[in-house]
Amino acid sequence: MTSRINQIDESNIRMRVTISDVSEALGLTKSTVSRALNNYQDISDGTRLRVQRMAEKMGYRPLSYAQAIRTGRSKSLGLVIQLSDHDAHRPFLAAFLAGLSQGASEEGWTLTIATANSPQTTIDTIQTLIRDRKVDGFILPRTLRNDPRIAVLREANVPFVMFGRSPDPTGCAWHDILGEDAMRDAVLHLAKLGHRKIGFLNGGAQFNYSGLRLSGFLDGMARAGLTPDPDHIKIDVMTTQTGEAASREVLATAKPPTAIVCAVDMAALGVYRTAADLGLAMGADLSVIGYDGVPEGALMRPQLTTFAVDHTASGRRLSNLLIRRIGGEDIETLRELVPATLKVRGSAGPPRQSSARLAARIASSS
Amino acid sequence: MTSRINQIDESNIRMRVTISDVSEALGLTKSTVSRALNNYQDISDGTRLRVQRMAEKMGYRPLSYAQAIRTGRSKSLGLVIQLSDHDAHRPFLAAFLAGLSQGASEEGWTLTIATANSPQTTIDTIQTLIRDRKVDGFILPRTLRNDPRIAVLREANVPFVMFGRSPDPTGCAWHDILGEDAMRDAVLHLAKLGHRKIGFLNGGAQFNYSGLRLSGFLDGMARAGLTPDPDHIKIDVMTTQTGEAASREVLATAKPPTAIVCAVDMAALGVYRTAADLGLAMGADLSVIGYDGVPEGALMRPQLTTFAVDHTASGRRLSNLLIRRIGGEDIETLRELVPATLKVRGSAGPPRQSSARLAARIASSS
DNA sequence: ACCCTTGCCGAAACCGGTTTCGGAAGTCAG
DNA sequence: CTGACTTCCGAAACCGGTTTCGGCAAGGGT
Repeated sequence: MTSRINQIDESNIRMRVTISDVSEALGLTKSTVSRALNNYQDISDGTRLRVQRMAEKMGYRPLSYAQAIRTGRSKSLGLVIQLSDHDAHRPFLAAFLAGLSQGASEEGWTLTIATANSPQTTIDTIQTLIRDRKVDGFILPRTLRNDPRIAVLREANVPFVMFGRSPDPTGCAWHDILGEDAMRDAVLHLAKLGHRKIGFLNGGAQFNYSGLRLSGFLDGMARAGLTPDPDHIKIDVMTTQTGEAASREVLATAKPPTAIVCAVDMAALGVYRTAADLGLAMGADLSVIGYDGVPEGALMRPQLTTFAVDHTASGRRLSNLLIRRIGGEDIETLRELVPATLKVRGSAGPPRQSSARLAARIASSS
Repeated sequence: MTSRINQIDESNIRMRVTISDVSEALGLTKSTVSRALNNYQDISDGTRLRVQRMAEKMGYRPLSYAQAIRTGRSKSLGLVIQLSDHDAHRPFLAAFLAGLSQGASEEGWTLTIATANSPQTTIDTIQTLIRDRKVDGFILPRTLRNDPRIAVLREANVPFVMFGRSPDPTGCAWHDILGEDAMRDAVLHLAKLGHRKIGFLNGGAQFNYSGLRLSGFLDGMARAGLTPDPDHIKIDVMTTQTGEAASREVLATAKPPTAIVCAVDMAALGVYRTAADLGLAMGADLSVIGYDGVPEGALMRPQLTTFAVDHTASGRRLSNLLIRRIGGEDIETLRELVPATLKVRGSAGPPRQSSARLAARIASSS
């Protein structure tokens, strides 16, 4: 007996419960059910409630692609990852995806990702996704100062949200970290420790954040009453290798900095290498403060003082913002900036010696 | 003039070309067009060609969600990333996604990803994706010896393909790297260099690959005429930290190994740390061979000798296999194993001294 | 010449939703 | 009591494809 019932149940379970099933169970038409579930105004509260309860009870879940055929919305968020700057994404990609995915699935949305290996293929991929209506909107990571993706999406009138900001905010929703404040506070932190000469390893000039972080650094220097030395400021330093090279250059100057602020952690890890090569003790002979909060930083000795970014939280926020943007929410309400959180660890301490004596040590060690 | 034409073109471009447009242009019905494009047998070759040409010319692209409503297939591949073993995925995630994405988009498919933070939520996520028909099949990375995902997907009769293998191959398609061969060859490589005592840091016992790699290691030892020492074999070593700890233990034995084979590169990076701490020169006092080919390995001094895996290539293959699997292809034709490629670098060299003398050095340094 | 295939395509139903339109009740003012 | 106006729901079209079914015409066998 149970076996037969189970079999019947089986076939019932396999058969998806459709909107027609719900409407029949209620003695209503499916159009009424549809409108009730979508909160149309011309459905009485009583009916709406009855429908919603029954739908819940029967476990009805509309098929997003069946909805899409009429609405044009597939309830899917698009992310195109560009891998040309190869390692750049890697440290936080997993955490970022986790946040995006969580934010999307919490609302019953899904995350569609694609990869590209150049700006042009990124654009092509975006356009393919739009043409085939695979996604309803895009998350744009690593926004550039002049970002071709924005132009394309504006033109196509497709919603998007940036992880970053844009000089021209027209039509742009965003979520971003206050990297400029972090850089400023890094400088102030170091100045308080007694540093007078502070270097700065910045990211690539094409990225929008680099300008912000530089101005944050300069702001901090000004507030601390220090004069930045152009020879102590480098750009395009986003990897361990370039971080090593850039810090070596900066330290080879006549009056080397006793501390270095890095716009990204990976560069800071390169500073560790230079320090090791030159026989300098991190956090004493040379201080460094990073930004990002990559896990490797906590594995260094001493551990890297850095401004940590919660990429998972940011990802979740971005999904949320994009869904609201797609829903037509006013764009001014869809911009938010959050601070990074300083992790005071061992790589930033009071200077053990002056710039001049440091220079002498460096000269003798090479 | 041009402006008006452009405007007209504009509105035409905005309106998607549907199957009806194609059929009207040809004087056929849309059912004929549909069957022609889907290579039905009851369409003459002439008509089929005519239709295909016209569809191409008009730039017709069927909407996957419109097809899905009837076929139940959304042309989307699912990947659920489990982030509990936090860092494990990170090194190759980007490359892996790139491959999956390329393989999918080459066939006009799309990649839907979700994340989970425990085995249970992984299962839940998979079931949600199935229930809502968001994906047509799954890629299963990091297969376990006894994997609950496989049970769920078998039960639900949903296609899947594994990056890895399974003890019970029923219903399983896969693509995998011959890690066992790599471990064997690592041992033989080291034996040829003159090593007599070789340690092995293996991955987690729950992973299916660990058993294979251990047997590969043992096989290599046997072929080299060496006897493995149980005290030189550790499991659950998949991070830099645990690699450091495990190698320290192994080297603290009375007759320490002069070389260590690691099932994953991250563990090998930990061996570097231990060596640095003990004052041992990598590639001379102590040799190590890794597996994976993480970029960090090339940044070490000396560079890490390792068996590199092309995760992008594997990702592409997996997408390809899964699409064919969903298409109903016979499962036996959907299993493939490829070798890892040995990158001979500096971390594996002839032993500078015997195990006994190494032991003495280690004892004196601590 | 007739019947029976076979090849090929059209007509229409169908998938699971959404949206437009219209009309049946109920409400209210005059 | 009538007419206008709401409120609320049903009927049916619609979205863009796929699939079933049936029929017409050509071809082949007797």
